Amino acid sequence: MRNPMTTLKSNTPKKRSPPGRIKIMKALTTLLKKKDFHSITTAGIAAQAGITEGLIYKYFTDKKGLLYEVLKEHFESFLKGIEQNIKAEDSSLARLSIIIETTIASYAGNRVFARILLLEVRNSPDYFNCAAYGLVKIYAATILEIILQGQALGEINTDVDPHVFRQVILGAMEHACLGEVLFGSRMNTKQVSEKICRILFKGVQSS
Amino acid sequence: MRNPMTTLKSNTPKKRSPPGRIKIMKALTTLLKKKDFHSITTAGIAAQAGITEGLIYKYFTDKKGLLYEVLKEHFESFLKGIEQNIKAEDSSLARLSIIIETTIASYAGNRVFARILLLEVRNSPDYFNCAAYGLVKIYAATILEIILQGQALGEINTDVDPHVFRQVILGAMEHACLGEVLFGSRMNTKQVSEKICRILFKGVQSS
Amino acid sequence: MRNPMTTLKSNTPKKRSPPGRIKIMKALTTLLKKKDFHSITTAGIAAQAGITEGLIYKYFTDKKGLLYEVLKEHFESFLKGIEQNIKAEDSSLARLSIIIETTIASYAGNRVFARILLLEVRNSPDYFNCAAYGLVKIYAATILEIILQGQALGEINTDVDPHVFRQVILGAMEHACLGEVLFGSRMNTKQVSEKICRILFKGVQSS
Amino acid sequence: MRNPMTTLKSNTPKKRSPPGRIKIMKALTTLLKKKDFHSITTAGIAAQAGITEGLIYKYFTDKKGLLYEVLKEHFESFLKGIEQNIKAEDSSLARLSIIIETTIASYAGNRVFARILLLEVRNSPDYFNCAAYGLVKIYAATILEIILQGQALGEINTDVDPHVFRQVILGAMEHACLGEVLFGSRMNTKQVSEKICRILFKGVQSS
DNA sequence: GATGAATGAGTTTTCATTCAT
DNA sequence: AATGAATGAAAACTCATTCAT
Repeated sequence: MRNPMTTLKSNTPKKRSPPGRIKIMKALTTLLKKKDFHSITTAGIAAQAGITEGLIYKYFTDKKGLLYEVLKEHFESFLKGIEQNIKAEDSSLARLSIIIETTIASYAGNRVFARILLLEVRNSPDYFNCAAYGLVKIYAATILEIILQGQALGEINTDVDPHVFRQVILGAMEHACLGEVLFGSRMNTKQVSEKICRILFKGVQSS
Repeated sequence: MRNPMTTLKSNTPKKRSPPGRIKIMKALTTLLKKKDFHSITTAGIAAQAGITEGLIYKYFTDKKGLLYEVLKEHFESFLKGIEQNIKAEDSSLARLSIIIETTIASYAGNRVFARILLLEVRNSPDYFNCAAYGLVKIYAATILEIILQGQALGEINTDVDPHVFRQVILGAMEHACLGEVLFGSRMNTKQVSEKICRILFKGVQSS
Repeated sequence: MRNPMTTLKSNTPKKRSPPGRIKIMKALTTLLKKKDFHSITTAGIAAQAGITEGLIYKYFTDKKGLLYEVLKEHFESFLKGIEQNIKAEDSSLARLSIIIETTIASYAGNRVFARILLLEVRNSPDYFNCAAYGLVKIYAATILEIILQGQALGEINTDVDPHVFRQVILGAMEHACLGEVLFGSRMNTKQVSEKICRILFKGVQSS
Repeated sequence: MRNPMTTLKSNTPKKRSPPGRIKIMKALTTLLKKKDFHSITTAGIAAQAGITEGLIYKYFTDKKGLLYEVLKEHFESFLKGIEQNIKAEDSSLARLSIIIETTIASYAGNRVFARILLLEVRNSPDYFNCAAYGLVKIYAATILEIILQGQALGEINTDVDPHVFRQVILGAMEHACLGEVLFGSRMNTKQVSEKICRILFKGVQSS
């Protein structure tokens, strides 16, 4: 069984970006810290970036295309972080723990990233065709992979539906972070992650 | 311990709405089945309702205000359904099962409602001040209440953090329904609910 | 030479107004203390009056018609005040003094009246056909009358153009009151009136 | 004692305006000759200017903002005219005569300008914060300055209140022009100015 | 690599006014 | 004498996007 994330490297050709392009992406990132995407205007982006509106369309197909590009960049470094962390572990539950903790920490440490992913992009149908969503699929596939491994190795109960389990994991993490994104409330990411794992792994029912 | 939902009744004095108002709300509900809120125009609403655009602003402060009002109505009947269903049960886990199943069935059977709640409104800050969100809070409070009761009665392990558990429940449900909302895929709600409960109650770790 | 204001009485049939009508006029008066006419809506008037928008059109042809009616009422009592005051005086300059003082005091003591007259109505061509403007003409005619009398009696220099003199008087008074209307600043009406008369009667040039 | 109008020059750096901006301002000026500001629509302005409505909002914050800008331009050239004319004179009464005559001639020769100033803008509170009103204040300050100089030099009686005198001047001029603005009646500006000066300088009282 | 000028379609919103009851 | 429901026409403003230079 191969880790879906090993495909990653080939996806990242990395030509040096022209300065204007970088400024624009940074500007959107900055603005997303304060406002939601919809109330950010191209004029606003241009002003923040110190360039003209026209230039945005030199580097990006679209306002949304720009968003996806920003998201992709964030997601790439996010995935890289996860990839490195789970290499060390060998039990599948330990790997899931790592993924959960890393994900929550990423969301918490990068509110823009979380906001885009959890609130902004899901509305638009074309998001699901963009490069960033491709990375999300890799991420999700990785989780499923680990679950299946866990069941194969007898670490995870086989009467658990792996897809539903994945959904529970994803949902739990997202919801845990929603408060941060929406209200700016702070949480102890390590603690919350552990509490989630406690519930998911051992269940809540007293024996 | 009182059920937070008992406050509900007093909130609903319901003066007879004028016909135009009703038409407008129905029109929006209808339109939301086809398009997302943002691409629905007041002109479209008026046309669908068979009234004039101006009338919308007689009865609602805003296009958004209208949305919140529609949402509130949906949520009210949704809450009422839950309230009745959980009355019959006495164990707290059984109650949670009921809530999970009813919620998922509601989301699935009422994609409009789900789409609004999961995707549309969270973006706007003023949603969190609207009446509909008030009901969401009641709903969330009810879940927390049940969890605490479960711990008090020894049905739920006391080393489980009740707030995190609630988040896991909410997240799991939402994520389970996201596929339906986003891609229109169908699921067996009863089965999915049971699988979720299986995971949350007993955990995934093989003993 | 007749005083043009003696025509006044016949203009005022004074049927007892129905309560709704009175409420509406009071409401507009109240609102004019805070906002300018243009930003006052019929909805706002109805709300303030505690009646429904429809009723306004039972008693007044128009939103503007209502304004003119309010103005007329104010103007009638204003004219009555002047009429009484000037009776006592016999020199024409004394009469002009009285008119100036009374007018300024009226403006100052009734900002709504001043606001309507100096700012609101002049914009609309149909104002010059309304009953209130008829009263304004009476008022202006009275001033001219007095000036002519003054010249006939040798009290006012005959090389003074009576029409221009009237304009100077009207303009001086209006401008003196504009500050009050626009900025809400207070002034000593008696003193200002005297200063104006001092200038108009004796001139500014040092001899 | 410095002339307040000398500040003027530094206020006018005048970067070359883009053609669209110029067209828009010209268009409004043209339209104001026929209609009052309130019944001029942005659509009308755009049509007249041969540009699109949107462009108006690129260059001006607002429809009102545009009006104030137009007003400012008119006022600037008006002030410049006065400035030059009064340089030649040395007696303060002569200077006031010049100002009165130039002002009345300006109003009469430029009904748009007069209409805006005397009728349109005074209603809106934000006018008093705009650049155009700043120029009005300079103009008013200039008049006061001259009066004070006149008193210092013994040309104007010191028992005349300078502020009230200024108000009388301003009011007299405005009222004299009101007829033109409101009814389109023509007057002999030179003659009227002289008559006003006659009254203000020598008084009306026969000696 | 970047600018500046301009577009144009669309959208919400505002309000005076009417009329049946 | 008054209400409540509804109208309709216009009007201001927004913004992503294009393109010549």
